[in-house]
Amino acid sequence: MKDVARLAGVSLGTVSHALNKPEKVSERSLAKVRAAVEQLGFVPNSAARSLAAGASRTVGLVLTDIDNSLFVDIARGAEDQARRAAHALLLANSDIDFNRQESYLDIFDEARVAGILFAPMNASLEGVDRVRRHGRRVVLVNLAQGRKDCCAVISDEELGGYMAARHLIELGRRRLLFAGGPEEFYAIKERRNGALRAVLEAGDVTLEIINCRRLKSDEGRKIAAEIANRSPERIPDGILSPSDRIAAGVIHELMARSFSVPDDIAVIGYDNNQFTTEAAISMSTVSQDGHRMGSEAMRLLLDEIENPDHQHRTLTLEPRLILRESTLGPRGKPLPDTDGRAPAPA
Amino acid sequence: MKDVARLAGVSLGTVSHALNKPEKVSERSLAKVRAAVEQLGFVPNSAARSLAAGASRTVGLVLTDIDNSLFVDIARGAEDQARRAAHALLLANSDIDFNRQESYLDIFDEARVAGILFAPMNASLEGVDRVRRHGRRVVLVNLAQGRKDCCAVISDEELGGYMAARHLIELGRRRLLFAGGPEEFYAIKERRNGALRAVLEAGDVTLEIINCRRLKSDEGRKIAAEIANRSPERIPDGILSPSDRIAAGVIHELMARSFSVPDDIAVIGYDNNQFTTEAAISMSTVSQDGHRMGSEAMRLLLDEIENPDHQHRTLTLEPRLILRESTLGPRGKPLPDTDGRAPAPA
DNA sequence: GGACGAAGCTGAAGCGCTTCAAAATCTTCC
DNA sequence: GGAAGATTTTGAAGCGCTTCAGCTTCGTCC
Repeated sequence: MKDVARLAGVSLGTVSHALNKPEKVSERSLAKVRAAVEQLGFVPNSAARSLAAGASRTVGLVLTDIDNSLFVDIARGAEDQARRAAHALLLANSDIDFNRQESYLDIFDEARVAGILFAPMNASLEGVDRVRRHGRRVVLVNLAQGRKDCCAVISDEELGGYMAARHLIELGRRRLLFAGGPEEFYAIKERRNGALRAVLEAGDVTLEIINCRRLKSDEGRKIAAEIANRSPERIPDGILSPSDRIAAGVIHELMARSFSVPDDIAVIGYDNNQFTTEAAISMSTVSQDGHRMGSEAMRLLLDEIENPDHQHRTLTLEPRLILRESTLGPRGKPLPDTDGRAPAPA
Repeated sequence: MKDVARLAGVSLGTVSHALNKPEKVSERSLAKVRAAVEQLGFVPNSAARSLAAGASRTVGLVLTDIDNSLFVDIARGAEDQARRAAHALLLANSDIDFNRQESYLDIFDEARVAGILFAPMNASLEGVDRVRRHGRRVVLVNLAQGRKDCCAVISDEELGGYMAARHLIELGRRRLLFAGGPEEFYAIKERRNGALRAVLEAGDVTLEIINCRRLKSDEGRKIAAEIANRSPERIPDGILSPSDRIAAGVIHELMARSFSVPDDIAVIGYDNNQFTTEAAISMSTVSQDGHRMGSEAMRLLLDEIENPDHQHRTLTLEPRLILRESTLGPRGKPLPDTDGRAPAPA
């Protein structure tokens, strides 16, 4: 930067101003500085910058599970919002590993980022407390555990479960099955509670609950296989799962065993993951709009950064039903792509 | 840090040493410093640290497409390797947007990261030249464009195409179809060339090529639909695609139209994406082992950082056939629970 | 007992930037 | 023409750390 100043024939302070608040610098100096920067290929050192300024323009996002496209959507939403505010977003993937999650929080803490978006798994939030004690700003995404002392963006999991079950009931299904994951996960328990509420409300509907240990499609296949062997009156006519992955396993196994989805059994998943549209039939699901979660979370964080009388708040987003073939049948098929042309042999 | 020094009753320099090279400090001082750090909740400022030291322990990874699980695997591999060397890995997702890709390179450049892993798709490498001119170290992943002036880890795309076609031919298939994406993508062109080589080598096999504009499952469905309407002798008995996504569309549409996969038509994809195991039948594919690519790339980068007489080299990994139901039939069904990743709920 | 080297410790210089008070320059208006 | 005010520019102080030369302390050996 010294070199830039020398080449431009101005002082160091002027270069700094030209770079950061161009409006406070005369046209002439600005032009000279810009030319010098160009000529020298000068790149500001962000370490020095944030050291001197005491603030960085980078926001960190710690994600639990980059395999779940919900988190990817959250990242995208956050990124879009960050870019508008001229902040950069850096991602750290903890891969469902608690220690890594904590260590990334520390890395962002040490980097003195402007703030942290934290999309944790079902874990303790001790890391959050630690970095917040250092004055780091943190917004929770997807899991709030009822905290009121920082901002959060969550999705109404109970309502999502309710909506899914309600949808099946409205389709006339009466023997529902909830193919759930381990109940230690807060979100899963809530979704099940919501489903239960819809069922109780309806009166003449039953809800069977099968818990599986992991959220993998294998587990869905196992459940479907077991169902297929039942006597007809014990076969459910509607299945809901708190995980698209399990739902995909269920659907594919049912189809392999000559059940018709949704005619014999309607199936609905949860999360609107990428592969809901890549499955044999497009899957109905409950969408949490990760993009919106990410962008709202970033908005809250930016407010906390910029607004001195910021108030912490928790934003609860309503999930949305996405209805496709696995409950509606062919009429639920997404509209064909209109921009594609007919393939031609080469 | 000054406070830590005061509380511990030692000098600033000693605190720094205690933190960075504990072996050069006496037990007594070390203990005192540790206690003080603990008591004060001191967190080193990495901006100041990298400013003073002139080097950071962070590596940046710029990814093109976080939706493609290959890149996610690359990130994982890189992370594992980085952690072993006590470096942190920060991700930036450019979402196939050239400007964003460039701007993330600049951000890492400004942050004076120890090095950058760059996994571009098909873009020009001008940003790479720019940051390398500033002395930033860059390792290319997944695309090298024949550059010899920096390290790279790539996969032999031509060989992958060859292997896929060869596999179909060995299964006895004679009328092959290559359902490809836009040929502007280097990787896709190479894969097609490989397939062509296998076909020419075999002699009595034909290869039809259908190009689609985008790498989406819709396109695969369209191709399958068109095929289904053909007269029997024009229907291929083996389909290979440079994208799992397209292959998934093909498989599902064929099944919907009562073709048997693989009996009537065997299908093989490319990339071993996540959903190859979530499809109606598990898909055969060509795997590039993203994890290995990421970890080898990080290894090369670390060597470049630490080893003064580092030699640039390009590592070409051989792809690997993953054979599953879509070409082998039920005997290709994967063993349950073999991939061991435990996803979390959203 | 004294010389010597190793081990540990200290404090100051400096990394590249921002910012602020003060100085320099330009405008305006009577 | 000149004073008051507005706009620019300047240079130095300092952000929190690492590092290095030099200092102190201690153990060893003849």
